[in-house]
Amino acid sequence: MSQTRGRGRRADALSKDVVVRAAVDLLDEHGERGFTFKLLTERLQTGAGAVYWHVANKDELVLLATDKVIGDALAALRPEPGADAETRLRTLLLTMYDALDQHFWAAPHVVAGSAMPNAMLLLERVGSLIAETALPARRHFAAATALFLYLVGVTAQDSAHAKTVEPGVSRDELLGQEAARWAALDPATFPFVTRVAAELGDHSDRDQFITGVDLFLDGLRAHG
Amino acid sequence: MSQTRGRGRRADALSKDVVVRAAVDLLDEHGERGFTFKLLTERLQTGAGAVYWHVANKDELVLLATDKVIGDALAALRPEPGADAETRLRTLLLTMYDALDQHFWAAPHVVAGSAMPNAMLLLERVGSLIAETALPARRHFAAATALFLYLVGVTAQDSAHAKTVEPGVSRDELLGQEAARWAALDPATFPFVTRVAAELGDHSDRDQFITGVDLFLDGLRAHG
DNA sequence: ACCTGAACACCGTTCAAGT
DNA sequence: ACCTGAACACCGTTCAAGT
Repeated sequence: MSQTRGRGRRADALSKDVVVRAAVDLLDEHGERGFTFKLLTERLQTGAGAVYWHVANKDELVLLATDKVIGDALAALRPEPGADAETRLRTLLLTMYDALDQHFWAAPHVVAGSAMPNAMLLLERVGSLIAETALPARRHFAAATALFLYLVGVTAQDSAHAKTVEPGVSRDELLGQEAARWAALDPATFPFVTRVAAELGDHSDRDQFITGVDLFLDGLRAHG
Repeated sequence: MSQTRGRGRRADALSKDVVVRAAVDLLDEHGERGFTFKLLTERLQTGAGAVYWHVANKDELVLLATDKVIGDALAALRPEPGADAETRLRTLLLTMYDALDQHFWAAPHVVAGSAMPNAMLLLERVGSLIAETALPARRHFAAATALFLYLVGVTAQDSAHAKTVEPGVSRDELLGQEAARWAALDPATFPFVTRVAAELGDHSDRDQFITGVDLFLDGLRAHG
């Protein structure tokens, strides 16, 4: 994998890809806040200047790392022969949900723009599958971007939650505490929230995400 | 408004609310990146320690500022006598969309948790309106949170776009450039994106948001 | 072309001291 | 209780110098 081209170069030559891969790992380990150039140069056994030779700055590096996460998830997707468009759309969205859930720092940076080729490819897939639907063509753009935004928005929200979790406290514990706080609110001003507080306790973000997608797909079908 | 209690105190006494208000203004002016304690203490004519007396740290301050934005938008809402639940739901969501669009730094920080009382109140309103719908009660929780997440997610995405805009370049210009880049992609690998590129050029984020909401509401009705 | 590492400017936070 | 402002630790970025 590591090629030694040139003489004064290090044996395991640095490259944009090596830098980005290290960034993804460190972001996974320390989050966006804890991800520093100090950590990065230590892991890569190099100086700050070396990193800046391969990427413009930290912002670009995080962007590249985000796009890589999406690219890897897309590459891992297995085809589903015989499945209809809606089924494949659900699989695609769930796969991306899991990837963005795992790399919890990434979602807020996902933008469907030419600066992120893999995010672009993701929008393309969503759009193609929407186009296979019975939905009239003039609604394809709005439907595809809405679903794309829903995916990214929900995962970004979930990751905001994940950031709050202190080490030592489990996610379920925290949800339980929050549910208790909801239940303890004044039912006069919070009739709805107090009523559904219990559902928050034993709810799964992932299931909730699918439910939202299904409601959306129902809406599309109703437009048939 | 400004009370002089105590002797050694400044005439225009600091308070949590004054600090948060100044934070909102500075965040509007400089974005989250440009918002520093140096700027804040200059505007408030005080030292860093004074701010830390009223808020725990910068994170809490941004959170308080975010919740204030939501609170102000909720307070500005006018009742719509005679309108049905769906209409009022759309009004509510659009009002919040506009508020989060104006304060472009806020959306990524919105979380429906007890730490953000006004965000909590927003979820309550969404949920109450959903509950007025014909939707069966067991779906209320999922539907309300999905809509809430869609609102926050979309506005967070839009704000990510807004951050990219360099001063001097208008938003329409930038959209046009991006649309051109979409159109220039290889139609073989990007059949969908190249096809809808033109729609990106003359699309409105706000209209697209409503379209998404409507598709969602259609889904709810289909479940009747 | 690619890498090193010291130097710079800046930023969030703390804290001893004041009223 | 509330405020001041200097001091500290840290961080992203630059750059002259090396191969």
